[in-house]
Amino acid sequence: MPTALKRDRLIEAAKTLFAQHGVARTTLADIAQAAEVPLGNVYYHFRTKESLVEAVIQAHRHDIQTLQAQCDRLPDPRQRLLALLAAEREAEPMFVRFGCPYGSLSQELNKEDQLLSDAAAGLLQVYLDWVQTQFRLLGKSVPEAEERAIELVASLQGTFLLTNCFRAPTLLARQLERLEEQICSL
Amino acid sequence: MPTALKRDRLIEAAKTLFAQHGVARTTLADIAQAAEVPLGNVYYHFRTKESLVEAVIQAHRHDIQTLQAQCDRLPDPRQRLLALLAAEREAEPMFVRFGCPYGSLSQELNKEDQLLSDAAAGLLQVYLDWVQTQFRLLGKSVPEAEERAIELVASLQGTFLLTNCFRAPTLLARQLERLEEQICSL
DNA sequence: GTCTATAGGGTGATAGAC
DNA sequence: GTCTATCACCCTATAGAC
Repeated sequence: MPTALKRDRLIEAAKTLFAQHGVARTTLADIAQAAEVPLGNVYYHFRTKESLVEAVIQAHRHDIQTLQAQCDRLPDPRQRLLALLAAEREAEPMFVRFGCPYGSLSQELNKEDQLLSDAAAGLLQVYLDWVQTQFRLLGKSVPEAEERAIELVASLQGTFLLTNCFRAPTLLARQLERLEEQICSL
Repeated sequence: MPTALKRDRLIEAAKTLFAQHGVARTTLADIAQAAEVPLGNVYYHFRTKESLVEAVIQAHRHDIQTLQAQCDRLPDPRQRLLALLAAEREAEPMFVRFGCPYGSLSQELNKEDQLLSDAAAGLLQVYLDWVQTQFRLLGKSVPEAEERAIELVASLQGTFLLTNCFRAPTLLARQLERLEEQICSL
């Protein structure tokens, strides 16, 4: 098997386990086992656990940008925002059981060293910037677009937290509906 | 020194350290040192680390209820909600550096065992219930009060996350202003 | 390049003196 | 009741055979 594939499998396994149990409580042995790679082999691909976390963050960033690129294929910024929310809706079971992976990582890594804090914050920044761009394209001024984007993303992240805490899929559904209505009435 | 005081000091130290570094990364040695109590002595007061976490959650719950009781002394539900937001505003440096302690605990413990998940979720539930009660007193129907409460608390929690991630006190200030305006215009 | 075995350090928890 | 000393375990990381 190509060595690059093993690397990808390790990242994918880490992404899942970090989201499910948090970074601190996930051991390299867990990750190696899930990826069906011997433990010692992990260190051939990643120097430290921290560098694996970085790779996971980058993979998440790629996921976000791929989703945004898909939304960008729609002509209207309003439709793009609705497509983003529709994608969140499809991930409902994940939000109920484990919360938002980006929010979880950001929250946890903000309590560790600066380097990983910044990397994780970059995830939410990418998310936020794209939303802000859509509001700009809808004719909002820069400061108003920024405020609307923060408002929307904060609502989303808080909703994901409550959805997870209370294991409440209907809470998620209702909040998404409300946000969709807000976007339509712009 | 009374033994109950040492117990309280341990809980207080744990509360601070959990909020700053997360539960998983805080060791009992850290807590004992911060509370100026010998390490072995911790186990006289708490059987396990988990039981100490439970005690910390209960202390947080007490804090929330104390704050809500203070707000309840105001006659108007609108003023009470504004007083709650004013209290959040005063804790700005904490939100910037460490985020919301309740949100952090809920997020982290939701990835551990069921017992602590439920206890942490109870924190946000207490917060949410009180907000919902205020909306009821403002004449909203039960389902509408519930929706408004979720909307407000989700916005708050998401705002705390973004404030912490981006180390952005102005983001917090602007979002609190916006939420205050929403409450005033009810 | 790949894997086994293990070192080295730290953590939760306990035993037992005082 | 209080504290010291220490156990037993687990985790990251490395050494070295193949």
